[in-house]
Amino acid sequence: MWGGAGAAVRMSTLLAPTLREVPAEAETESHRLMLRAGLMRRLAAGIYSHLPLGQRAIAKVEAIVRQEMDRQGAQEVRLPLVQPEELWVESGRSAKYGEELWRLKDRHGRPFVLAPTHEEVVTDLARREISSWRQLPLILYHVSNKYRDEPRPRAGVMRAREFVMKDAYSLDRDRDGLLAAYARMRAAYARVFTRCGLDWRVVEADPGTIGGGDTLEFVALADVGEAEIVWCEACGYAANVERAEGARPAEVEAAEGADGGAAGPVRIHTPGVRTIEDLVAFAGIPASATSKILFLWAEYAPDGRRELVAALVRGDRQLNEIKLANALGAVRLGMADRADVLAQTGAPVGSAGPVGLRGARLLTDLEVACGGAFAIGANQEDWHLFWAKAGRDFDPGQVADLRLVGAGDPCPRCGDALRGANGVEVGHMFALGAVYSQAMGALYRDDQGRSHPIEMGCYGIGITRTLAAVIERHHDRDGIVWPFAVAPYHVAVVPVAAGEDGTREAGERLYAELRGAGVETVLDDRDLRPGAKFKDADLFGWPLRVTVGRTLRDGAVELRQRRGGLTERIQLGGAAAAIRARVAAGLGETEPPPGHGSQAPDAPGW
RNA sequence: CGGGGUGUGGCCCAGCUUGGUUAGGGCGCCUGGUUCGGGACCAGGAGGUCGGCAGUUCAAAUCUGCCCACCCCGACCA
Repeated sequence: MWGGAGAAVRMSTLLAPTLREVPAEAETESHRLMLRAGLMRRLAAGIYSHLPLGQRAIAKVEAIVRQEMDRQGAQEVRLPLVQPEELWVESGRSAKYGEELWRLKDRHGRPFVLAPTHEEVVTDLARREISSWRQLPLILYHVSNKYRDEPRPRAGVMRAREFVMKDAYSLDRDRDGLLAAYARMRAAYARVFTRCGLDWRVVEADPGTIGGGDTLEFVALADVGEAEIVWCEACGYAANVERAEGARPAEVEAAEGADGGAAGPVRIHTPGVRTIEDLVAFAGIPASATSKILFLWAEYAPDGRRELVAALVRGDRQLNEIKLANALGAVRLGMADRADVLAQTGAPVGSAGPVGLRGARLLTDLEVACGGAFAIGANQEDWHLFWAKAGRDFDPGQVADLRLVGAGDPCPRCGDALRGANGVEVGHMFALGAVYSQAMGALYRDDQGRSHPIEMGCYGIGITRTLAAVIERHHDRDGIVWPFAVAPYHVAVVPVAAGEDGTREAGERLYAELRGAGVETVLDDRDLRPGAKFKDADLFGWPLRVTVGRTLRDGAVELRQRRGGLTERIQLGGAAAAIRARVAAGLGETEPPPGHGSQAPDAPGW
């Protein structure tokens, strides 16, 4: 696909405007570099034009994705980006998606949406076209723009409102078929991200608005990433912190204290104590021996009913609102303000506690409910209860895993310390099951003539976001350092030193040879001084740079590797062949070993 | 949606507090010349409704109001 005539270009004709100064709009390195190296330009917030080099890099990622999809037997289709909102009403997601769903009307005033994803369209296609078990299984995929009216686009293409995404949909007869498809896609994803040169992890995640059962995220490690993940080196457990389970404490925390409040909680006057910090300072106990109560409004679908909720977690923990929402079945949560809490429960926020709590639905984190005794507000200004125990001193209400898990916390599977990192969510897969097919009536007949909903899975890869993640990982102070696999071009031929005879001609000849050999090459034939060409070459990040200059008098050119800066002389005679071999080797660098990613679906992902 | 910030030639910015000549600088661009191995130099030149609208004023880039766009923090987020 990338061989032949289209694989080479003269810089003098290429629209690749570099910026010497850092654009004010950009904060992350990948965003800055994509602008500075002339890969893209902003049209509106979160919407970009991709220029020739950006387009080529995107096409490289797409090509890798297509190869890996095809390898697993998936079939490419092209689906509409403009979809009747009706379909989304039918699936129930029009309401769930809220304002992020980009709505528009046609001239007749009929409501449409710009596709953020294609479950509805695929399910609709399936219900029309699939009627027999003989037509299954099937995996369809497509690559297209997606639209999400993000409240706050940021970091360029990392969180955009229009972006390129590959999405795949598996259609199966039953759960086993779905799991097999899921495993295949997982294997494909492992190969895709490895080939792109990313340092990535697969983690368990929260299904969010898409619904369904199992879900995995593929996260490219990067400090600027918005996804926080934890993983265990010992047993392989890995999860997004939104999902990561809190380890169930094996036994009662030692923090119970010497006298332990064996006879019951002790009421202590604590003037001015409002926060956990205050309480720790006042009582000289660790924060882990305290607990705190947080008040939130929970909203439920479909009637928008609201309820005040009190969540009790240990003083040193943070509440995971997603877990809380899931425990409640709520669609939305928001912190309640102190006035609301006081009005509803009569409890002052800084001194609120579970003992004698009224007017709010109480949920207690596992850790607090497991038998330990904690210091907690007494529901009276300036008073706290020490050594209060769930079950003995108050009704814990609904007990659930509610805390946010972080690095250093014990692994929920094996107890080892978890590690943590930030990353960019580049892929996501969901074993949907029958949620969409059920809602939209996508049914097939089995060999007995019985009707069943199609078992579905969906699988996304953020193409443009993956590209940003690649740059985030592969750059230095001078510019991009492309891995061969996604570099817009592999080699730059740079003739310099006008004082030397024949550098231009030699450069032209070498360029023609490389081009003829199918090597993806740019010729920097611009009338610029050497320094400017070198700086640009570094910024563009070509994996290899061939300088045709003063060494020409010895019949040699210089071959420089962008990564590491290693420079060597090679004879002009064999240069094209040598460079070609170097490109082939470079392309092999990120090629996964045989069998990579093809492990069983429940094996650790790395 | 809440909080903060910024809008001045293609890019980065100064000028605004304290209204007052032809609105500036650097980079880039065009022409000519000298240069030519890590973003050269000289000379000449083009390019701006100062985000928009309304107001205050003899006079507005500068003051006031409204609006818009963009950025950051938060909320939100397959």
